[in-house]
Amino acid sequence: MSDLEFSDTPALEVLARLPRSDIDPTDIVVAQDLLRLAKTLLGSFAEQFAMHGLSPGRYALMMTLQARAAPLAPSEIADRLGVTRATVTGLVSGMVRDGLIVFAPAEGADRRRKAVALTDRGRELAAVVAPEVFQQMASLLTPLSAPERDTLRGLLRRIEDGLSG
Amino acid sequence: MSDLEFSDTPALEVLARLPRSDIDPTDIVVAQDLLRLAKTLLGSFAEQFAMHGLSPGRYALMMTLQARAAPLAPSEIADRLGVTRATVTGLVSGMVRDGLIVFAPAEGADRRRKAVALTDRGRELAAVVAPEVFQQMASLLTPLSAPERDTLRGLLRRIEDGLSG
DNA sequence: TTCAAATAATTAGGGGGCTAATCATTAGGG
DNA sequence: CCCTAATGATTAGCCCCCTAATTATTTGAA
Repeated sequence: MSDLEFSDTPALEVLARLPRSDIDPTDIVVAQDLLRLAKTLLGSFAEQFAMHGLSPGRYALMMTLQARAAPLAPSEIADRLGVTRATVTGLVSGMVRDGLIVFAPAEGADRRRKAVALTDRGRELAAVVAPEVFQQMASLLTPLSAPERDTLRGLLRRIEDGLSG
Repeated sequence: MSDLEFSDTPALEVLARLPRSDIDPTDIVVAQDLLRLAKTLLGSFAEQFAMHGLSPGRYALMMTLQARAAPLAPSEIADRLGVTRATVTGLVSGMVRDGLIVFAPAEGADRRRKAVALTDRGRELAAVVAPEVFQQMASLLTPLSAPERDTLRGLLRRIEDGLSG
C-alpha cells in the first residue's frame, strides 16, 4: 500500500558526487518534498477508494456517470477521463462483474455504440463514497487559513504553468 | 501517456446534487488543483525516465545504488525504497536483462543473500540521467522567488502533517 | 453501388506494483 | 543433534494502465 516514491531517493548524496553542478541542493530538497507530497496525496485517496473496492479510475468513472445521470458511450467516457478506450474497456468489464454498472448496446441506429450506466448498487456506492472523498479533499486544506489557501493556489498555478511553458 | 486523473472529475456537479452538504466548493476546487498538479508532476518525471528506458522504480533503484557505491541486498533495497521484496525481484530481473545491474550471490557465509550492483552501463546511464532529473527538479521552482519557495515549502509541510495527524 | 477510410470497441501483450504462498537456508531451543 | 521458527528471495496471480493490432460497423466518394 505504501507504493514506490522516487522522491525519497538519496539525491543529495548523488548530487554531491557530480562534478561541477550549479544546482542548488535546497531546490532539490523542496522539489522532492513536493513530489513526495504528490505521491502521498494520491496514495491516500487511492486507499480510501480501495476501502470500497474502488480504484482512482473506477471512482472517476462513477463520478462521470453520476454527474451526467445518463448513459455514456465508452468513447465518451474515455475522452472525459483522458484515458484510452482500451482502458475504459477494462475498467467497464471489471465494474460490470462487480455489479456497479450495466453495459448494453446503445439506443439508436449505430450498432457499434454501447452505453454504460450506473446500477442501483453503483448509485448507492457513489452516494456513500463521494461525500467521503469530498470531505477528505476539504480536510486537506483545513490546516491552512483562507488567505493561505489562496497563496497556495497561486504558487501551484505558477508551477503548473511553468511545466508547459 | 496522459494517464488517468480522478482530479479531473466533475466533482462540483456531483457535490451540487448532494443533500445538505456543508462542504465549501472552493475547497474542492483547490484540492483538485493540488491533486491534478500532483499527477502532472509525477507524470512529467515518469516521461523523462521513460526517455532513457527507465521507470520511477528503476530510477530510484539506480540512485540508491549510486549513492552507496557498494552492492546492496534486495531486502535492503526494498527497505530503502519502501516497496516489497517481490517488487524488487521484478525490478531487478528487468534491469539485469537490460544490462543496468548485476546480480550475484553475496560475499560471505549466508547463501540466501544476493547482492545487486550497477554495471558500467548502469553507472553511465545514471551519470546522464541524474543531472537531467536534478535539473528538472530545480526548474520546477524557477517560477518562484526564494521567499516564495520557503512559503510553498511551509504550506506543503503543514498539509503533509495534517494527513497523518 | 461499391469499396476505402473513418469510427467504436475489443483483444493481445507489456510494465509496474501489490499480496499470499512457496522454496532455500540459517538460527536456536529442547 | 534435530526440528521448528525465522529470514532472504522467488513465484503465482491479481489490478491498473498503457500501446498496437484487430474486429465490426458506418460513411462517403468515385
